[in-house]
Amino acid sequence: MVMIMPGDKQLPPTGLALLGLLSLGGELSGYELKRRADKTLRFFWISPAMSQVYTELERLERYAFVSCRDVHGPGRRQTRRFAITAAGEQALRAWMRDSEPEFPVLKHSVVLRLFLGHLTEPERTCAMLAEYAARLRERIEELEQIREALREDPPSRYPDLVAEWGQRYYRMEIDAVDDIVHRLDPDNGS
Amino acid sequence: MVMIMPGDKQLPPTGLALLGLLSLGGELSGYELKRRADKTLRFFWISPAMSQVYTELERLERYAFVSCRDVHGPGRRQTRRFAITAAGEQALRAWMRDSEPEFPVLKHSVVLRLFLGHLTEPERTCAMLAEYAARLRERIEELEQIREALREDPPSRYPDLVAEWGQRYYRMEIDAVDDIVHRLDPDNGS
DNA sequence: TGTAGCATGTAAGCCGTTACATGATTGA
DNA sequence: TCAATCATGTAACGGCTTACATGCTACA
Repeated sequence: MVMIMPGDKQLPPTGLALLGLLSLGGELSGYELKRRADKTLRFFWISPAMSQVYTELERLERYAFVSCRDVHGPGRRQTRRFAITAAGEQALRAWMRDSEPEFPVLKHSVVLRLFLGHLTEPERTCAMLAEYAARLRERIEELEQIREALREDPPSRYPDLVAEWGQRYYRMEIDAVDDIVHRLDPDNGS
Repeated sequence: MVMIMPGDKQLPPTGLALLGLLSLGGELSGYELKRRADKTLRFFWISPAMSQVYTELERLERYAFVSCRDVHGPGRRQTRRFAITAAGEQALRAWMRDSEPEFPVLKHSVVLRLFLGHLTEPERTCAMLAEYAARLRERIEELEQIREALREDPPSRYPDLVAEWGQRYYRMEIDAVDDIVHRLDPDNGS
């Protein structure tokens, strides 16, 4: 592991992730960065709380990985806009190059509850799974809209690959849920 | 949301998850509970650190959701063994019945890095993905062994359903990775 | 004899959340 | 004029981790 940060301190992964969002280009306010996170990070990482976005931006600025510029809006309103610096991009590249990704971590409360299925009636478990499937379909549609927006304004090919991966994942989840509901159905000999 | 805990405090989800592991039966030491978590929770939740297992057990005991018994081993060694109580099982059932699962959260650093693919050469991204696929295959095998062990000692049908879901998920990940590697390959017209 | 596994904890600290506080701008 | 959205933070706290500390037991 190469020393990326001053004082041998690593950035927390979410800090790196937010810096990565800035590496897509643009000069964003904290608020806008949060919006971008909601459209991207949310699907494969976490979308940090507003307050943490500001905290991470502060840290990134301390490290000179982002630069900050006060921009005056129409009225007397003033926003701070952040952009990645050369040092920031270098740190990102170094992180990509010199460290290995850890195996993905899932916090899947639906599966947790299925795992504890012996504590409820199968009908309740099936209802929960059906409800989950409905939300999965919403997510697929959400990603579809994001992909369409991406087609008009393509920052790079990778976000679309990620969105497609997400849709594939959600479809697989629906299939898995259908399978299990079918097998838990008392009408079907198991 | 129904009040499950004394003083209107909810158990943290990992506490509930550990209680759930105890609801599968048996009188386990903290150490054994951790081992059980490594074989189950790890795949769809988190496998908490040893120290946290003890912390949660302490809390669970305060709530009288588990009972604790000192057991003397062969020598002068003594272990504390925990079992779920009736109140604990009731609390678990109430939680299952009265609360809804949140949508799963993924912390997928491989996808995060793919998302930031514009910062590296496609070859490096492909190498990372190939490495990930190799680890996925290991996981599938791991789950296979767990399923075989389950066949001999079936506590309920649900753990096997979960393990199968996990394998399906990992297989889908391999397919997604293969697809993307294929498309990033410069030899293939994209 | 020494190492790996069994077994139980404490302490410090970070990541990230919720709750709170404040105020400007836009549009119905 | 009122609500929604834009915009920026602070404070308190909880969950979970790592590092540390300790000691027993089996086995090679």
